[in-house]
Amino acid sequence: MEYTINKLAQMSGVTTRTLRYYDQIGLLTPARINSSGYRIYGQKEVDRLQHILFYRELDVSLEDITAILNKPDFDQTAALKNHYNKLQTKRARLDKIMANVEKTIAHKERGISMQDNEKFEGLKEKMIEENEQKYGDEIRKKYGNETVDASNAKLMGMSQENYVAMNKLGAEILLVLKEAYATGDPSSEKAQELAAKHKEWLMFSWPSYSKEAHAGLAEMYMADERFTAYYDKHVKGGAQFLRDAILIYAGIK
Amino acid sequence: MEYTINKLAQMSGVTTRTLRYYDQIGLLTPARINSSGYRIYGQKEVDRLQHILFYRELDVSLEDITAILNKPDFDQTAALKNHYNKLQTKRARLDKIMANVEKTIAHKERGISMQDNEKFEGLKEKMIEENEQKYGDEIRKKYGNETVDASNAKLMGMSQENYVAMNKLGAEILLVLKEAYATGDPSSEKAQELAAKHKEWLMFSWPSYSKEAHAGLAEMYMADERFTAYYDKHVKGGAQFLRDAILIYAGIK
DNA sequence: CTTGACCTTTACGCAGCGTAAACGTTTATG
DNA sequence: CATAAACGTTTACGCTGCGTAAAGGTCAAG
Repeated sequence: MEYTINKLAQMSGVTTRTLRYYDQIGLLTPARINSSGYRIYGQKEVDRLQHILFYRELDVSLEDITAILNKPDFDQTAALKNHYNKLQTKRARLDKIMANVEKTIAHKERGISMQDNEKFEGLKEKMIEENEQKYGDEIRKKYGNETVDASNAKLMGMSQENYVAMNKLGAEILLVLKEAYATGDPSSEKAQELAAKHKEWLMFSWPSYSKEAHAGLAEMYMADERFTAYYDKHVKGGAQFLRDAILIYAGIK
Repeated sequence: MEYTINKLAQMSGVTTRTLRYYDQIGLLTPARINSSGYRIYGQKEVDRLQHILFYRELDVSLEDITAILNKPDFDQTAALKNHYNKLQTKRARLDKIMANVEKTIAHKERGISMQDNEKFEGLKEKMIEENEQKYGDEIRKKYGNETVDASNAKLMGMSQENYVAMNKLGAEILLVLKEAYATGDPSSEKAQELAAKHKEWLMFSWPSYSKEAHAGLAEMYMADERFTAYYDKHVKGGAQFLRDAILIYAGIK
């Protein structure tokens, strides 16, 4: 049995363009070309096309199909396994993306004032990203994944008012830090007010409060020069003073 | 703060080509162009790029991103939901594909001699396909879906030895048919040997044997000119003779 | 003044075809 | 038997989202 390009196309459900393309890339060449230049396909080509379409269904690239069909069976199996791994990766990525889209939708649906929202979103996202990038590993090690994820979720779900309030409190802390530092005593009233405010600030993003976690964070402040730089920039020796105040506030040491 | 294209690229982790492309398609145009023709980006552009990359992470097309970023928030939510649906479809497709790849691997792993295997595979697949296409409906009507599916499964799982044996037996049947036909008697010893061999042949692909099914198939042979053509090609009147022999063998009539 | 780092535009390439356009061949019909 | 319709051919641009030259202008440093 011999088939012209249209017949084969109809039989197999592909377009003639596809067949010509497969010819062009050498994936499926006709059995012969007749005197008018027509492509003539035979049974062998029909069979090969079946295989091509089979692999194509599996999302294998035409290049890989070409390679596969020219190799013995065990190589085909290996190729399929390889391909399966790729598919797994792809699906894992898809899953992650979908989870993110879900989160974003949920987050957008909760009312957040439209106006100026774009910037706000950007800020929050950037904040979480930066947090995650800089301290993610350390914090995760120390407090576990759930704590961190919950923290991020809380941040993402935060209303704009809260966000503004949080930033305001952050600025306030710096002011109080200055005053408290002037007393020179981490157990002074001002210093304890400082620690209390810091706790409040923390609770904007932390899912729950515990003295241990608070104290742990305070220790981290000192171990991490990025933190010390931040506080010391405003008040020389501020980071250490803040830590001491928190440790006392938390009842540790 | 103003950024040249390279600065922005480094900040955001994309290439300058990407930024130029985004400019080209109008997704992210620079704040201004300086006297030397350089692209200069400002804070607004940085923010917008953040958003672009965010959506890009979610696998949204650049065209859609352009549209989304020019619309108010509730439209963005709708767009995201729409996008989510697309992702779901994509994942469902992926799952199906993966299941198929798995099946194919499992199927290939069951020992099938490497050599000449491609043809073998092709044959089996084609056989089932053809069977299904030609007789699927009729057989399904007559014996139910389970019988047919089981038959196909048995065929697909068949070892090459069995397949070869089956073909050999098929050829043998034609020979015996000739001899038996010469006796002129469907109840003759040779004719009953013929029917017995046909039963054996049948059992290669049928999940279980029953006299009724066998007799039914024999009747179908006569009703279907494709069958009669096949047997008559080798022995004139062979199809009818085979049917009669089977009917007697099966104890019908 | 030159070197090198940085900027520009233009344009081809990738996968897998869809979709003309412009033209030759075969088959059906008036 | 002429002509139209159906079928065949090649060539080539288009789609996405950039990567990767190529060919050239601009700017700060040595």
